[in-house]
Amino acid sequence: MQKQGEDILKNSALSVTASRKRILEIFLAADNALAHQDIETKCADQYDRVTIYRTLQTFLEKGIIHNIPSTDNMVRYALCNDACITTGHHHDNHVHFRCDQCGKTVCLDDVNIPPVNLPRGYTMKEINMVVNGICKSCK
Amino acid sequence: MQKQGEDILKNSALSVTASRKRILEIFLAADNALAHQDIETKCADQYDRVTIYRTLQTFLEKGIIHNIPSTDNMVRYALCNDACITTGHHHDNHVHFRCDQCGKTVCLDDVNIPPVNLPRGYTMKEINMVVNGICKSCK
DNA sequence: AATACTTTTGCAACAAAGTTGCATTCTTAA
DNA sequence: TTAAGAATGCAACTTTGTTGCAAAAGTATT
Repeated sequence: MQKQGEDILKNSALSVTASRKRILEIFLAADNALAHQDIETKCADQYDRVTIYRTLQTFLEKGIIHNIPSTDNMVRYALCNDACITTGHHHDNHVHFRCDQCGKTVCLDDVNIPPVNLPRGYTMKEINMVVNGICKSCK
Repeated sequence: MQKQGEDILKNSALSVTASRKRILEIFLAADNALAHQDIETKCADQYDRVTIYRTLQTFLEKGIIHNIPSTDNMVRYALCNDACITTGHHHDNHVHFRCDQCGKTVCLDDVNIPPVNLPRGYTMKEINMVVNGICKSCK
């Protein structure tokens, strides 16, 4: 379990550094998506703000995490599931849920995004679905 | 046509001011969703930055515009269609499309968001769907 | 049309978020 | 173990968003 983070980094051909391992641990321990700020409050004393920005950027590029759009100017990040990581090319197909009560954003891995028909001339590369409401914990 | 902006303001019980009319005009003239920044570059010389923030906030609350989530920390806004405005309570049901080439975000008013089944215990209040790809102009 | 009242605006000051360049430190691979 | 390359921390800066308050503009009433 300890080594899970290291494995992820090695699989993505990234050097294994303390900050990267720590940030991965934070994601592995989290049950919800995290904004930059969430990560900062958890380890700003250990690592520089800039390092966190750059690490998240790197993880995104490598497909280790994916980002979840929002209407509140707070992009959140979550670990990609295995399929996601191994294929390298990222293609999220699950719905994201944001609870209006507790504010947590979670990946509903079991809920697939239904197919959509775009008008003629439009080509789809990526699709994102975010649902707001009340989660099962707050209900 | 000139008066369209005024009508919208009056229907929403808002006082008619120059900046509000101007910002509405910008939206009416735009064929795509606008970020705060877009609006600022179009009229920062005439109106204060703070006024633009507050105006967008007011328009959102009154349901004149709706916001479109994004993964780039740039929430965009678009005019609501008539149904939206008249019902007062906002409920967007169309898909948004962001073109990777030209960067424009548009409302696909004719494409409805397909129904989704959430797991037990989750209640849906709002739903957002954003598709990325190549738009018909860039194709 | 003038008034009193309310709302909106602009300014200033600030807080928070994000970026960049560069010197230092850490990783990796030979 | 060491040389080369990559990542980090720091400092300085830019951009984005917020708040309080006085001045200006809008609204409703007479």
